[in-house]
Amino acid sequence: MLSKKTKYGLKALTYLALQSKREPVQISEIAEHENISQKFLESILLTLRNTGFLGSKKGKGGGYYLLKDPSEIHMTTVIRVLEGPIAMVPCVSLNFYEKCDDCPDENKCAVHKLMLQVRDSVLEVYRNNTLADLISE
Amino acid sequence: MLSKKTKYGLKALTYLALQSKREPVQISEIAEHENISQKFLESILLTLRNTGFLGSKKGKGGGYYLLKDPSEIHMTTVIRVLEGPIAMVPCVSLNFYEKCDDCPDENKCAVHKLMLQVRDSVLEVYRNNTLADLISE
DNA sequence: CTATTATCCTATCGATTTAATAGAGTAATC
DNA sequence: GATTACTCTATTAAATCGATAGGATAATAG
Repeated sequence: MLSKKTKYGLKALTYLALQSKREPVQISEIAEHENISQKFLESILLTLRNTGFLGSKKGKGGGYYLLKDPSEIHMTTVIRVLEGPIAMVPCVSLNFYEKCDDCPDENKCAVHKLMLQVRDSVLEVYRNNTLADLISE
Repeated sequence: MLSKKTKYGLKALTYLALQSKREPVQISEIAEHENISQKFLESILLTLRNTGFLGSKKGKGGGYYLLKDPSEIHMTTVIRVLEGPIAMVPCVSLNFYEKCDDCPDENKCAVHKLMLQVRDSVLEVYRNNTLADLISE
């Protein structure tokens, strides 16, 4: 299940990407337009800022804005930041690998074999999608 | 993240599929061999029985056994029974569809667009794998 | 018929995670 | 210097997960 954090984060990113001008947009505007709890969205935008996707400006006329072009924002990185590992089990994770303590031999493990394929196919989808792809007609 | 329920269930199924004879195997034997909490495994095998994957026999010499040939057991059905919906958001689920209450138009939703692709690619993996595929060398 | 074996079923529990909220602090603009 | 709006920490309620306990039920062995 996709967390609301990721869902809301993606929606906020697309909202910012759809702005005609690259000017700061207030949290409240995004929250209202996308039907998101403002306080919850605050924390999400903060992590998107701390991970280099967004810039921010304080005070009147402040808000958040994209730091890169939507075509430069890949779903692999967005998902990893918001949702965590893409793999469904740590033993097939590229960036968060961890051995199963119960499994004596990964190469003979059916779960491993299946989840490797799932990881690869999901990864390909994320690699083929940037923020620009998601907002295009 | 894949739940332990699904992980254990898959391991139990492969253990049963690898038996030379189609005779009942005790829970304790599976639990021990696959390093699974026996009580937890009990409940998992029970749902696999109630959903038509396994048969069971009580009393001495009792246990669980596969009801179908491993090549007839598709990952789509196994995963749906153990893990639930394959889609990461209800609005792209084939079997558990549900409209997002916050999203005014699915066709304009970036999350929807992305998760549709994810669902399709994962579904293809599951469709291409039976229990027989997972235990083959 | 009775003891043993092993599945069946319900109920509960602790830990973790998730989504949301509260409130005070900081920096920029007017 | 007042207002605006982001920054940060802490807390909370609810849900889910993994595991455990204990007794009921059914089949076999003798």
